[in-house]
Amino acid sequence: MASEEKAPRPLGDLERLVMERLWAAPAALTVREVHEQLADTRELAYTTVMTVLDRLAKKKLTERERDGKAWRYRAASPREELAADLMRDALDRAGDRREALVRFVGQVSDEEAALLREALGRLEDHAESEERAG
Amino acid sequence: MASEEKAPRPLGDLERLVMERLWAAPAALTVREVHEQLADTRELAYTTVMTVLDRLAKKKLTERERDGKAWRYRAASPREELAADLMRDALDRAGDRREALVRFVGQVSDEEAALLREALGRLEDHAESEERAG
DNA sequence: AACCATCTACGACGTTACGTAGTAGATGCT
DNA sequence: AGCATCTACTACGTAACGTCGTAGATGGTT
Repeated sequence: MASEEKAPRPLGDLERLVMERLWAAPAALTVREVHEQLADTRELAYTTVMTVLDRLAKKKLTERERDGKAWRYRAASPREELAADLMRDALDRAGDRREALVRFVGQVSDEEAALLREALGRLEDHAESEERAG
Repeated sequence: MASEEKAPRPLGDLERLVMERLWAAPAALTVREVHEQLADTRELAYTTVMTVLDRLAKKKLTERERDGKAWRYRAASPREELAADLMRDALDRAGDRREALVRFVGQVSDEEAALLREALGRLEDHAESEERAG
């Protein structure tokens, strides 16, 4: 682990749009399906969607599996996982982590702060269980 | 507030290098100073450094003030502030914040988790003081 | 005042990512 | 065999960024 510096470029607008469709879908989608879903938002050539999906796959953001002669794409990881990764990267870029975290926490809404406490709480429980078990 | 979607592009490599020098400096630096400081890391034309500094200024990442005929540049905000902003942006892109935070906390090191708790603790104290005062 | 070192302003070029799409050929169904 | 569909590959415009050069402004020195 710890390969360092590998900041995932933030997706382009179209790429994000496509990813959102994939994340929202209950199952892997074909190019055609994504294309159709985007129809009401944006008029794009079928091949445009294909290209984007393909590029996303090359970036490991989507995975694809055969379905007849077509490919079915799905997000490689959940949206929240990507968000968490980006948060990590951002934190790694800070010089003083403590300071960065303090500032981050300072920007967060009350609700988010509560969610953070909750998340940290779970971590604690986890650690305890492992302690007991280990 | 809440202008939404304004993801700050992650800096390019050179841009980051330059910002790091500015963040590390105790005071605003001239183009020449930055150029000299980078000398041991990378051989760049003086104007290259100037261009980068200028672009950073246009992006509001640096501020500049006159010093004789030269400009002195300094980071517009501390490194940790930028990191915190990026964390915020990342979080905003998540669908389910709770989930994103849980995952983020799950990736964080023990030390970082402790720092987070500490930061959240301060927040609490803050809230209490305000409560008493308000 | 003329001169020289230095700085800035601005333009330029190559590369890469991304939005966008066309063409050719593979593939599978009827 | 034929048609509809899908993929693969190529391509082009734009914008960001790395990288620099030239021209002209500026200020200190003689």
